[in-house]
Amino acid sequence: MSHTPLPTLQDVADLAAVSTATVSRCLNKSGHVTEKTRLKVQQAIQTLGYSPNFGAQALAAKRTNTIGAIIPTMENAIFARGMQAFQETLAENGITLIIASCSYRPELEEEQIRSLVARGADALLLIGQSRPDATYQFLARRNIPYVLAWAHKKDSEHCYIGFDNQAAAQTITRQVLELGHRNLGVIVGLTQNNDRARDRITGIEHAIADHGAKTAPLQVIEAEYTFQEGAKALNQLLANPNPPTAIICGNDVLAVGAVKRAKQLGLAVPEDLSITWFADIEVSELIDPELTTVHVPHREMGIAAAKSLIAMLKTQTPVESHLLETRIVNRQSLGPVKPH
Amino acid sequence: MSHTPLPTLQDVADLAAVSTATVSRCLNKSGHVTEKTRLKVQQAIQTLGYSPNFGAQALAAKRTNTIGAIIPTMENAIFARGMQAFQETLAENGITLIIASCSYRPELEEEQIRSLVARGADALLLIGQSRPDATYQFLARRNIPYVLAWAHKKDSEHCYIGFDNQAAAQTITRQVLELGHRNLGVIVGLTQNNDRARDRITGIEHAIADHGAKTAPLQVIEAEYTFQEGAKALNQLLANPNPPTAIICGNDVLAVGAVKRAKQLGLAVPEDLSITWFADIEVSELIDPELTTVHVPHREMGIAAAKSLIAMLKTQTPVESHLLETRIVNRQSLGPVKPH
DNA sequence: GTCCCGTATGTAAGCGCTTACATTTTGGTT
DNA sequence: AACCAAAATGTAAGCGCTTACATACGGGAC
Repeated sequence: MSHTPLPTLQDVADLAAVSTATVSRCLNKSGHVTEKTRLKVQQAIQTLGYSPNFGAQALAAKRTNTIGAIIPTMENAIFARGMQAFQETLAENGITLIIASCSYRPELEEEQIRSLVARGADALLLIGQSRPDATYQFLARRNIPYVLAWAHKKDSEHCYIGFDNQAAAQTITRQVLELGHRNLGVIVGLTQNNDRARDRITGIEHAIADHGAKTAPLQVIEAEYTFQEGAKALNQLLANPNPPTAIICGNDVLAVGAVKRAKQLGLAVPEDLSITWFADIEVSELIDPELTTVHVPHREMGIAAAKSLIAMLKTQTPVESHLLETRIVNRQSLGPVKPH
Repeated sequence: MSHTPLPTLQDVADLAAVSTATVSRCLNKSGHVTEKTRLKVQQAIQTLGYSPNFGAQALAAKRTNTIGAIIPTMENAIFARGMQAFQETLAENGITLIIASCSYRPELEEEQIRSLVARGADALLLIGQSRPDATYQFLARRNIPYVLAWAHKKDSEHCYIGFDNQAAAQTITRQVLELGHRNLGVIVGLTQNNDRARDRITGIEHAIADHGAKTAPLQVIEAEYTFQEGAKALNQLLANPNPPTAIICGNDVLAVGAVKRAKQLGLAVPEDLSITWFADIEVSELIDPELTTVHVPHREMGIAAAKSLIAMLKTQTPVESHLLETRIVNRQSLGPVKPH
């Protein structure tokens, strides 16, 4: 626990017999330095074990090389995977990630946004779009670039990095309909503060409308993010006198809860009941039967988000939205409707 | 994109007709301020929409209220879960998390440690213990408190927050032996840079030695963290003329890979082959059969790590290690040895 | 050898906050 | 009313860096 003060820029300058400005220029690769002096400075930095003081640098340069992310929770593999790629990409570009979570609670998100900005985040990654105007104004006032990830909207003033939840839902629903299903059930997360969940429902409805076939009324159940709730929701759907033959789930946990309950009830998947869901993470392959899903390129999304933010920071101008492709991964859980 | 400069402490002081020192004291709750002036200042902060400049604060106060964590990857649920709890606990205490990942690569970890310290981390959470002395010296020189999480060692100079991998392995192995198994196989992650994995093997060996029964030589296979490798490892173990009757896996992915392969091979689990693993995360319940595991309290670990670091920062003194209890969760994948 | 200009380097003024220390205010005592 | 300690507030000196601007240098062109 040595108490020798850490070396400063001045110390380096003294040792290298140059001015602090020159050292700073070496550090920041801003050019205008002879190779010879650059080496001298390099040398001095080495022998002193110098490393710049973060606060001083931030204060003088008005940037921190830090980007913040506020996500609902890291425990959800959907976000963990994207964040991992996001962080790797930032690190490659010399940027540090500061991270906060909001547990799907808007007021907490608001608080965390302010907190990360106060902590010097140069830019922000946010999930989805639903939040008060005041929040966007706050970011504009502070001139903080941001992207909205895990969602997409055409012709928006915001920069989205994500996929079209509605289109993805529409695609998988079309496939379900083509397999002959005419009675669909939906188990989805709480839509209250989740625009992505709402978009998926819309997509399902559109697919049904477009297809034109006569179908039973769509049954939608909202459930919290737990196995139990997914299972309970399945119970509810099946309790109906005219139960659905195919279930579309909004997330992994609900899907797993539903599949396990179906098996408990002695229903064969997909022979007796088809089940699919969004966002293809490992879980889909673990469970028996393996789940047919809509695959979402989470890592690509994280990488794209990082690149966009870095570009915004560099050019100080907005960047185009980035629409990622989803695709259906056919496995075992979705099959043709059972003939009576 | 307004270009009005943001309000500073001075602006607040002027508006409230007090000195900057007083405003600062209000902000930092350091006491010695009348309720009346506190309100005046509060008011001024509100109307100006003031928020402190991070760099200036860090520079003057020599702390950032920021704690860094370097983990192998967020994609592993084991870490994601602990990190989530870690971050929540930090946030409750007004501390921001900065996070970096090292993909199990020591040289990258070293780099990230320096990077987070340079970014102003007041303290650090690291995973496990194996890293060069130089790294610990660097932290000591900079006077940065740290904890080593997800591991434990008695009577160490370091502060550990975790469980005893060796003891946990010993416990589950004892249970395996008591069920009559005398021929065990182990599929474990690469031990090269992973002290936790090594400790588990040691625990298994000790349990066998302690039990005293005559057993076949322990067969250990190291495999990368993928389903495929887990499956391949199982193949290898079963290719042996005298194959094991119980498999202990080092992590979730390897366990799942092994179980799926066993099922493909037409082996009933646990009737034909028992399989267990460490760290009880949801995966264990998803797969069929549900896995008997050693449960590790990841969230508690994250919370304890956060509390310890906060205490270290507050008291400027080391804190005791914290040993967390693990327990076996009996599910379906571990059963008695099959009689010939 | 001069002159000039482009490039390398130095000078020094902040950046916005915290905090040690100095000064003023407050309110209880005598 | 005068006194005094304790509490509140003010003053101002940095914290360690970046960068606009000033200066020094070096080498062609004449």
